[in-house]
Amino acid sequence: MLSKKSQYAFKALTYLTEKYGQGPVLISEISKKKKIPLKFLENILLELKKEDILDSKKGKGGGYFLKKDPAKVKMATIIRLTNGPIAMLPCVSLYFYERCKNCDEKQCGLHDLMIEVRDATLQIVENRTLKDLIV
Amino acid sequence: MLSKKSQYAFKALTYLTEKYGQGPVLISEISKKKKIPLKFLENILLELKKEDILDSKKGKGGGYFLKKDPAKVKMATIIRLTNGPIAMLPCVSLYFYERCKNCDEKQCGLHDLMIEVRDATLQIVENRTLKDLIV
DNA sequence: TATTATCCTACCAAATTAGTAGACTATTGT
DNA sequence: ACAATAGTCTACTAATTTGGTAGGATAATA
Repeated sequence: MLSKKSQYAFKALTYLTEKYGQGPVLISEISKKKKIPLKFLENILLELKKEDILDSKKGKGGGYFLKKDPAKVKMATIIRLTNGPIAMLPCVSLYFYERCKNCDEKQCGLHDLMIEVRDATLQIVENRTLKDLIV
Repeated sequence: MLSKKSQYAFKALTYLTEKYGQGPVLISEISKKKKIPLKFLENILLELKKEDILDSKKGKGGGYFLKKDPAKVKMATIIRLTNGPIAMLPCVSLYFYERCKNCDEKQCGLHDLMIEVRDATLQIVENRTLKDLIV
């Protein structure tokens, strides 16, 4: 399951996608409209800025906005940044790989099955973007 | 990601699948062969017994064994019992559904996408069984 | 009735998650 | 220049989940 942080991130990004091209949006506005705790949201947006997804402006007329065209931001990227691995096991993760101890990957049935699951998921989330979140 | 508990469960079930039809297997044997902390494994196996996946015998010659043919035990069932929801959001979970607050499911792009992901995963884990774990 | 082995209740420590506090810094309008 | 605005940053805290452990109770067998 996606963490609250990740779910909040998606809500905020959806809002910013709707407002794309209309200038900066206040954290407080996103917080109110999407019912996300203000200070928690601050942290999340700041992190997404550091990860190059968002950009911001300070002072009057400031706020947050998407750094790139929402059609160019993959769902997979956001899941990884806000929630971590997409795969169900460390030993089948592409971006967070860890070898499993006491288990030969070459002859582990679970390994093979979890690769299948991973790929089925990636097929979707690598081919959808923020743009696909708005109706 | 699957929890340690869930990963241990799969290792133990793989072992019991290999030994299927050969009588009870000691917890201590599974623990040693699969390198799983003994007392933790006890809890896991006991839970799987209560969930009707395993059965056991006490006393000399006792141990644990699969209650049903491994070809009849779906991967999806084990994931749900040992790790919880398969879906990425409570509002798209079939077995652990929770309505999301402040969000109309009818017009939530994330909702629709997460249903797709869920179904792609289910397509695999509902159609594979413990039998498919052995080489 | 001793031995074997699971069953059960309860506990514990570490890690993660979810959220808060408050001071600091940069920008803008007057 | 300076007040107001709005993001930045460090640090903390509380609650929950995870990953175990301890030790006695119970049941089956020999």
